[in-house]
Amino acid sequence: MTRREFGQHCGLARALELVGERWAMLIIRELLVRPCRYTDLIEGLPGIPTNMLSTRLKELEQAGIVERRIASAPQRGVVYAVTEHGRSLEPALIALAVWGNTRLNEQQPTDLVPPSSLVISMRARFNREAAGGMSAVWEIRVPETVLHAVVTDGQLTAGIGPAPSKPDLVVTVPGEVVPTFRNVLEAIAAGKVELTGRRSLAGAFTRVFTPQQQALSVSARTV
Amino acid sequence: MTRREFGQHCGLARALELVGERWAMLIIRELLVRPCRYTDLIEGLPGIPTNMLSTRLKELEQAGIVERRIASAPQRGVVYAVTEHGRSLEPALIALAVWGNTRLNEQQPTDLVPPSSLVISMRARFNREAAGGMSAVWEIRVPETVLHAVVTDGQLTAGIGPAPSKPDLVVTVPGEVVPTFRNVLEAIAAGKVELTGRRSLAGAFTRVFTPQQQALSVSARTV
DNA sequence: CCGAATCCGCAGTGATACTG
DNA sequence: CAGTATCACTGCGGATTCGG
Repeated sequence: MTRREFGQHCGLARALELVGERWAMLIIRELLVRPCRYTDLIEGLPGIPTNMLSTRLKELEQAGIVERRIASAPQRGVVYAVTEHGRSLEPALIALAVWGNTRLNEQQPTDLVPPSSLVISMRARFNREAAGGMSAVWEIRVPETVLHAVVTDGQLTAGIGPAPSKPDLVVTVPGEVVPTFRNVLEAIAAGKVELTGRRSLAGAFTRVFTPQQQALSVSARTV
Repeated sequence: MTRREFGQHCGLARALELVGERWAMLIIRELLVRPCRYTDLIEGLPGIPTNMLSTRLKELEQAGIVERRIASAPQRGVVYAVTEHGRSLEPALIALAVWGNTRLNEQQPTDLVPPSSLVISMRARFNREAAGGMSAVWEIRVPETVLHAVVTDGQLTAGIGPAPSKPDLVVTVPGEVVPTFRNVLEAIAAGKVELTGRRSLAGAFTRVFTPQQQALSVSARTV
């Protein structure tokens, strides 16, 4: 067993061998939100050593999780993206993020809030039932960052940047709010945001991004 | 930012800070299946250095994920168990294991199959709908290991060891089958197992532990 | 026997500088 | 922009030892 293998025929151990190294999941988080150039990744992962990023990208490419593309016409250069197999990690990554969020309030957020983290939060909290057959385009502006959420026939597309089409509602969050996604929802509820467009879609936003109470997946009582 | 922190206010990063270190998730896997003594953990995690186990247990206890109990009358000594908060990691751990399982068939299983991994597989594959209001007690015997699955009113309790009450059906898997849970299901389907008890519950077992096709949780298309 | 603590060598990591 | 190169550091693996 080479150093990084666990020597167990177990799905969890295998997953950890593939994406359990330091920074790997955070790199995948960035790429699940959007394809990135090398410098985008460095910006989204402050503090990551460049040699580490380079090493991880190679390993993840080797593992078939990440793909290295040579971008064509408009922006030439290298672009990294998740493969289909990498995208299938999203549920697990979201499950981890949801769990970690319950432990996040313990610390005061002197740390920065990465935009990709907000997008993951939106995807994590998306309530399929509440979205029903709805269609709407939101644009969320927090200081330094613009996000969008598009619901089309109950399907969510959430990402970084301005809305791809004219937004039905633009929500501008004031600078004094620490830009957690929960704080954004609170600010909306408290009327502390600026709304431009169909203001009635503010309530819908809150409903669509408030998950229903979910039962624990498995009774795991030990006898 | 101390070495092991990422300096990001992000649920995923926080989760990785708490349980992202080497061996941590595997220790939690063992404890999610049953409370363990120090030596149980060493046995379930072959290759783990004892100092590492000791260190991780302290960290996880510090983080409120694991609890150190002094066992009373029957078996005295120290017993480790997950706290309620640690138990809430199960969905994320299972999601990772499910993903890793898709990458498991690539390698031939010269590695051992930890019993706890089989229990996690059962919990991961449990089909709530198929279980309906059913009640049944199964005991699965693979070489070296005995497992049990109890379904009571559609609720699953799966663990290591013989069934806590008289099993309705005992499934004995022959030694030549590599004891993956999928292989166990295949062996049942192929009639390669020995059945003792209500043989009709063999088909029910397969149905209860075959998950329904699940849609991807979020459309994550980038625009 | 259980539940560790201690020591050492090395691989993985972090920080910075540098280059095609 | 997209990485290498270098080097110090520390977490990890492996073994041994130690106290209840």
